[in-house]
Amino acid sequence: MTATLETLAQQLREHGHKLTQPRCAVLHALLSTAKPLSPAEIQALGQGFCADLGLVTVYRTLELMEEIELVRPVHLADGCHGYVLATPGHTHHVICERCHAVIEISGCGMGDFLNFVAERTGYRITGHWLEISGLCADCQHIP
Amino acid sequence: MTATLETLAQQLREHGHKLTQPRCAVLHALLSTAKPLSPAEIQALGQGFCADLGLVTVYRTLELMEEIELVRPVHLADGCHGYVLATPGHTHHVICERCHAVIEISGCGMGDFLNFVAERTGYRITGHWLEISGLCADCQHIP
DNA sequence: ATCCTAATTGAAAAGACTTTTCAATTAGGA
DNA sequence: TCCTAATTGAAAAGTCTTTTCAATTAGGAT
Repeated sequence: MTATLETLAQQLREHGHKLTQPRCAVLHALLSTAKPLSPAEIQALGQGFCADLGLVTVYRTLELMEEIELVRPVHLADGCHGYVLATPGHTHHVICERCHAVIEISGCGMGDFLNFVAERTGYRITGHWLEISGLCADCQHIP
Repeated sequence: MTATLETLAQQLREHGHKLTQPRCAVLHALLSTAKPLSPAEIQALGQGFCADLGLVTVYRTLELMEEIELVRPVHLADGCHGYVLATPGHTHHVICERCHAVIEISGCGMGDFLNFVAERTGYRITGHWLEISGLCADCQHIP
């Protein structure tokens, strides 16, 4: 199921939020690429759709969308963080070190490992954050 | 093998860095707790050892120590990041959501999962970042 | 279709965090 | 003990993010 502007907008509505031009612009920006985008990048891209999209609004919109799990924050190796559209359910990201292309892995084969960790540490495990970095198929061929 | 001030200092030396009071103070701070500390916290704790430890120096020292893998950055759920002493080799952290206590898991049972990811995505996997959050044994008993 | 109200907006300001610059100090080999 | 390059703290600059506030807007009520 690929997210469209319509389905995403619908989700905003369902959570009682208004569907405004600036919010559409943010969705447009995020839909335009699979790479994680910084707030500033989202603003720049979004301005193609809503000319006076403010950076402040991008921050507020991302916060909102993160709450309702429309977007997901991603920590990049260089310390920046970006946002990508979230696919529903529990997923992990594989990020290309070179071009920042992202693939989401749905389904998470980590249950056993987490059980082992719980047993070993005495912690009650409530969540985990995994990001995998590598070189995407394209970038492997570039020296 | 638990790190001591001596072994850590030794490693700084081996990498050609001088062993200064401010650097010792940072190590003292990090040795004093298993929790991830922010630069500001490290400064505050470190000033007990080196009274005029500057925040700038803490940043520089952490950068240095991260390069030679004496410390490791940790992303906390609330967005802050902290630093903890790194144990050598590949480890992951389990962080208590409530008190921020950290346990390192050495040895990483994720090889199979990463192979699966590589096969599925076509990426050449070069690294991964995993943090596990939960409640530590103590905090489970606090409502 | 128009009105109304609360939600939302952009700009400016404030705030937090981090890095750079630079003169003064310090570690540690000569 | 001396010397030199590494290191330091303070101040300034820079970046990123949040708050404030008056103006605008979406969308249900009329």
